[in-house]
Amino acid sequence: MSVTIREVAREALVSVATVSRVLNGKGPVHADTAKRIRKAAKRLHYVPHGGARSLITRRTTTLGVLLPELYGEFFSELIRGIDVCARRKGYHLLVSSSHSDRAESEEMVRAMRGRVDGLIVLSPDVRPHTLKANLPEHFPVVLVNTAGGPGAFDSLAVDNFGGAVEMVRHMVGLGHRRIAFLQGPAANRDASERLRGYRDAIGEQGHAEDAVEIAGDFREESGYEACGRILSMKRRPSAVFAANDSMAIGLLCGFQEKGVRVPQDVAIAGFDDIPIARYVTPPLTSVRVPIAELGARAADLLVAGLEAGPGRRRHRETLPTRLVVRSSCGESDGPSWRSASGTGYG
Amino acid sequence: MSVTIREVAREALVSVATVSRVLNGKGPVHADTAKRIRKAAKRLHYVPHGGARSLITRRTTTLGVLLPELYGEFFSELIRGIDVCARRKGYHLLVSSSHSDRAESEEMVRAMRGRVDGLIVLSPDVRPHTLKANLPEHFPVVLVNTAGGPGAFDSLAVDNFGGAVEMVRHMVGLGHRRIAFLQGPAANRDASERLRGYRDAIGEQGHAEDAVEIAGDFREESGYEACGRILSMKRRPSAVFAANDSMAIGLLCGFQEKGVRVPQDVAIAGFDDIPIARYVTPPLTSVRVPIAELGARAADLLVAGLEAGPGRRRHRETLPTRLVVRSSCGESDGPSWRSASGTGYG
DNA sequence: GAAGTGTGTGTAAACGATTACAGCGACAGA
DNA sequence: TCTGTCGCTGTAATCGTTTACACACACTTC
Repeated sequence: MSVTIREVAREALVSVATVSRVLNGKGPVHADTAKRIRKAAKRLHYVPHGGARSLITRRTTTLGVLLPELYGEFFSELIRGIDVCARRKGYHLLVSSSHSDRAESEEMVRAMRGRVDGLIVLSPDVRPHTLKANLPEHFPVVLVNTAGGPGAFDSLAVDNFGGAVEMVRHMVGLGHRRIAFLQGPAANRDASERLRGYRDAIGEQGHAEDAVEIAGDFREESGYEACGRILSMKRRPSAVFAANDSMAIGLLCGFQEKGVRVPQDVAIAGFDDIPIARYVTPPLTSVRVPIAELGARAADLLVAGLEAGPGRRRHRETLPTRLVVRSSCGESDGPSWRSASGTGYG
Repeated sequence: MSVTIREVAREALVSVATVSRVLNGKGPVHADTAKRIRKAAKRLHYVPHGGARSLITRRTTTLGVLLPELYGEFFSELIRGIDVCARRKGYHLLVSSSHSDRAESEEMVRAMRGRVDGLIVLSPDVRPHTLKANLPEHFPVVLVNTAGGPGAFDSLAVDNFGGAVEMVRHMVGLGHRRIAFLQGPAANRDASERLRGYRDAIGEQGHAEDAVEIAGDFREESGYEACGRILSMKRRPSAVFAANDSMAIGLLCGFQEKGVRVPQDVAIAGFDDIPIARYVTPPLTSVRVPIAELGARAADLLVAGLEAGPGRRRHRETLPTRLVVRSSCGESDGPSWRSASGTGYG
C-alpha cells in the first residue's frame, strides 16, 4: 500500500542504502544523487516507517505515559508539561490511560514494549511489582506520585503532606479550631498524603477531638453533596479543607445555594490551585502544586535516565507546594466569621 | 538487552514459530508444549516487541491524535472520549501536540507513519494539504473541527454556529437588545463559527448597530480583562456572550470584583458547558458541546474507516449543541435587570 | 497394507528500515 | 606501473516478529 524506501531507490536509480544515507544525512553521497533521491522521495510522498526503523536502531524516540482513570484539569496540565519538555528533547508521547482492572493495566504496560524508550507512570493503581514483571530488565521508568515502594524506579512526588500541614496551620492561624477535611478517593496516593498532613497538623494543635473527616472522591459533585452533610452536623466546623479544588468549588456552590456565606459563615480551602481557582467567587485559597513542572521534570528525568544507560543510580525527588491565600478563608485582618456563633451558621 | 521470542523458544526447547502460535492462540499446539512455553515466557519476563510485530502484521492497533497548542479542560475531555472508545475497540493512543510552526506539524505527521493505523486531527493549524503531502495514500484520517476544505478526509464538527444563534435568541427573548460578544482567537475555527452565529442572529433581529465585539483569546484572563473595557463603554451592553466558558468565568469574576451584579446588572453566557460551569456563582448559562461524545465519535469513525479499507466513502457529520439555561442570564420570569437603566449599571 | 486425514511442529521467507563491509573508479605519490 | 587513499555506491546481514509451507507421525478407512 504505502511507499517504501525500495521504491524510492528504484525511482532514483540507486540502492536503498544510498537513499537511507541521504535521508538521514550520514555518509558521503554525491550532491546530484542526493538531489535526485530527495526529489523522488517527495514525488512519491515517501515517509519512513517508524516501526521498521526502530527495530534496527533500537530507539523509538517515544516516551510512554500511563495515566489513571481519573482525568480533569490536573492531568491535562500534567501532560502538557510532559509534552513540552519531551518535544524539546526530540521525543514523542504515547499516552495510555489504565483501567481500574489490574489485568488491563498489565496489558497496557506490555503494549508499550518496543513502542517506547521509557515510561512515565502517573497511575497510582499500577504497582511497581506489575511493572517489574511486565517490562524488560533495565527499562527506564519514572514513577510520579506513586506509592514508591522499595525504590526500584526513579520517582517524583509532590509534597502533599507538607502542603496540607501548611494549610491547616494557616486556618488555625485565622482562628479556626473546628476544621473539617473533605477526603479524596481512599486508594489515591495524593489524597491519602493530604489526609495524613491534615491529621498531623490537627494533632499538633492538641485538640484532635475537633477533627472531622468527610468522605469524597475528588469530583465537584461530591463537594456539592458534602454541604448537606456538613450543615446537618450538631457541631458544625467553621472551616472546610477540601482535598482538591474541584471539591472545594462544589462546596462553594452548595453553600452559596443554601445561603451560607463564604468566608463569613464558613471558610473553604482547596488543594492543587487549578487555573479556575482564582476565578470563582470568592477566589479560592488553595495549595499550589507545580503541575506542569511536575510533568516536565518527569520527562527530564526519564530522558536523562535512558540516555545515561542502565548503570545510573535511582533518583527520587519531592517538589515543594506553596500556600496561595485568596479570600475564601477570609483575611487575617478582621474576619467576620469570628463574630459568628461558635457552633452554627446559616 | 531485552528478551526475544528466540530465547523463549530455546528455553522451552521448541521453535520460535510454536512460541508465536501459543502466545497468539493460533494453530494447534499440544497442551503440554503450550504450558511449557507459557512458563518459559513468564520466567524470562518476555514481552513481544510491538514494533517488530506491527512490521509484519501491518497493524499497530494504535490511533494517532494530533492536538493543537491550546489545551485545557476541553481537550482533556475530548481525549478522554477518544480514549474510552479506542480502548473499547482494542486500540491505543499516540498523542502529539503540534506546534505553531508549520515545519514542526509536518514533522509530527510524518513521525506517525508506521506507528499508528490512523489519525485523528484536532488541530485546526494543520492544513489538509500538509496531511496529504506527508502521509501515505489512503491513510485513514478524521478531522475534528477543522476547516474541512474540499473534503478529502472524513470530518466531524460541532454545530458552533447553531449554538451561538440559539444563545443570542435566548438572550433576546429575555429582553436584551445590546448584547456584546467576547471573541475567541481569530485563527480558531470554533471561535469564528461562534462569531458568525452571533452576527447572524443579531442581524436577524434587525438592529445590527447594537452589535459589540470584543477581542479575546479563550483564556480566563482575557475574560477578566474584558470587564474593564466593557465598563468604560459609553453605551454598555446589558448582556455579554463569551465565546467560551473560561472567558465567561473570567468575566464573572471581574464584574463581581467591581461590584457589578450578575445577572441583575449584566447577564453573562458562555459556550462549551465545561463541568465547572454549573459550580460557579451564579451557575453559568452556556451551550452544551458534547465533548466526550465528539471524541468517541471521532474514534468510532476512524476505526470504521480503517477496518473498511480504502474504498470507503468520505463521511462528514455535525454534532448538535444544546442550550443550557442556568442563572447567569437571569430567569425569564421577572429578571431584575429589566428595571435597570438601559445604558449603565454599577 | 495403501491411501487419506488430522494433529503438532519446524524451516524459512517475509515486513522496511539501517549499516558494516566490500568494491570500484580516480587520482596522487613513489 | 604499482600501491594507497579517498569518495561514492551497492550487497547483504540484521532487528524481532508472523505465517505459508512442508514434514513427520498417528490414526482411520477401505
